[in-house]
Amino acid sequence: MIDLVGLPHEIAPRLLGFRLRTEFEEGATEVVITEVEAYSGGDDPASHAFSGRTARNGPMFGPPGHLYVYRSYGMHWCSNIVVNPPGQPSAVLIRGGEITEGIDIIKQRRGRSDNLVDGPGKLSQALGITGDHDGAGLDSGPIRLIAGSPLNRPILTTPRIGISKAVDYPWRFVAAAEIATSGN
DNA sequence: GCTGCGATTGTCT
DNA sequence: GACAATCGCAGCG
Repeated sequence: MIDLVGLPHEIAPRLLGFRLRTEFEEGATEVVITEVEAYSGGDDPASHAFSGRTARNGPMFGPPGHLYVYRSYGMHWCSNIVVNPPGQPSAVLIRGGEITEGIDIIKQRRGRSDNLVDGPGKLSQALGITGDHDGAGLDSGPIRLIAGSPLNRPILTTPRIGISKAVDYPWRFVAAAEIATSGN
């Protein structure tokens, strides 16, 4: 099994190259993860877990290897992988990937044929992940995290996107080739 | 290709 | 009652 115990900003870059796969009614869809962000707990003002446990962020306090799915801007689902030991809230937001399977299903879910998985809301929609899957385990079941061969690319480290606190933490990690081609 | 803005609703103060 | 870990489209060059 994948070791998801450790500091989130150390684990996050190691998830680049891993595969996130879902198997629902329509069929299997899978991406290789190429863009992530780390979110910690009490030491990270940008984290949902910063002010303690609430109804929404519960999964962040649970065991690693599970999903934390939250609704963003009232209309998008965003998917995180919970890391760290239980009780130390941390998660890694999956921001982007490259499609390796099920592209026709993804196009149908997205209702378009370009910019399919280049953002956290888009990626969740592409894989069919919604609030129904909040807290789901990634070892077995319809959603799985699979260790992949390391990407043979440089990893860029940048500040996180779309937040208003702790904007200087360099906790966004991108596999280099993706940053130039914002398409997919 | 890039920039700017409005949509839309659950969650927390 | 304010705000949010975003997205898609219009408008411009």
